[in-house]
Amino acid sequence: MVATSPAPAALLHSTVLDWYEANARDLPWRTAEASPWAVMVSEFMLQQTPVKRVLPAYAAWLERWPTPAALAADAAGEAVRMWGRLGYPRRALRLHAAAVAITEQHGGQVPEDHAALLALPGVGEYTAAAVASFAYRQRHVVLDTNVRRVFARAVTGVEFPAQATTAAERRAATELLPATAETAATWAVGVMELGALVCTARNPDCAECPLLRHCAWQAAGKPPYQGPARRGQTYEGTDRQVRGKLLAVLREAHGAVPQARLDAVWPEPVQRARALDGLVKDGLVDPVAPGVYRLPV
DNA sequence: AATCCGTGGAG
DNA sequence: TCTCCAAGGAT
Repeated sequence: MVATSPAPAALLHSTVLDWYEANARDLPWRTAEASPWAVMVSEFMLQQTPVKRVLPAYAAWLERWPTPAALAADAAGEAVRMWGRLGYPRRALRLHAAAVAITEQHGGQVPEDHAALLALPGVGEYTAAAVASFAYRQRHVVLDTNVRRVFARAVTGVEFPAQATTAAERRAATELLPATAETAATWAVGVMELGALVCTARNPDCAECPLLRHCAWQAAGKPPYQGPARRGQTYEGTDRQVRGKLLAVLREAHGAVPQARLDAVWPEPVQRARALDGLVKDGLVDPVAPGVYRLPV
């Protein structure tokens, strides 16, 4: 049997870089005017929330808080309120906490160092690499869901990557990373963009893919996903739904809210109490007095 | 390592 | 309609 030899890395690099130059979306956090803080804000918002919904929230956020110090000077609850309906509001709390840390420990400047970024609240491996790469043009492996999917297909020859990132995955991504920082940074965002626009999860547009002739999945006849079933996340009736309803009341109210207003959003008292308690434990809700709640100050 | 954590749009 | 899933992080 004839093993298809992988394309030279340099060829993959130029292919993706050329494609990116011609097809990149005009996104505000990619402009030359976007500060590292702006990039960080975009990355927090883009954690599990689609670009289309982030765009208006991103603009409003930076209009109000153009610097970490500006956000840090405001109440955490205001960050939660501004977060609106982006989802996963703990991100708003962590972004506020990150702004405080940046203000107090980094002189108000988003740190450039990957380890320092990683130490910030709400910043994990992906976000640290993304900020260092996109804002500071450093050389880092940026492994998000898009990149993992592109590599799974083009390199490994399977439709979807494993549930959790593997060491082998990270190793392969490291080996493919261009040598120079500036090229690596553009490669990172280019592969992400390819995954977002062409090599999508559901209906990949292989006919338009610049990597078509280099793709191991294509060469293998595009075999369907084999791994364990990816459990669909039910939402109706979960604590998450209840938390969402409770927090929505507090977001839309300015000031404290009596228990009765919260009780009205969910009929089942045990689950309702559990959800509210969870919000308090997470720091998203402040119990100012017995039976009175508000967003944190 | 497996679960939890929101919300809404596309197919 | 209903399922999938979207630039993850923390525990």
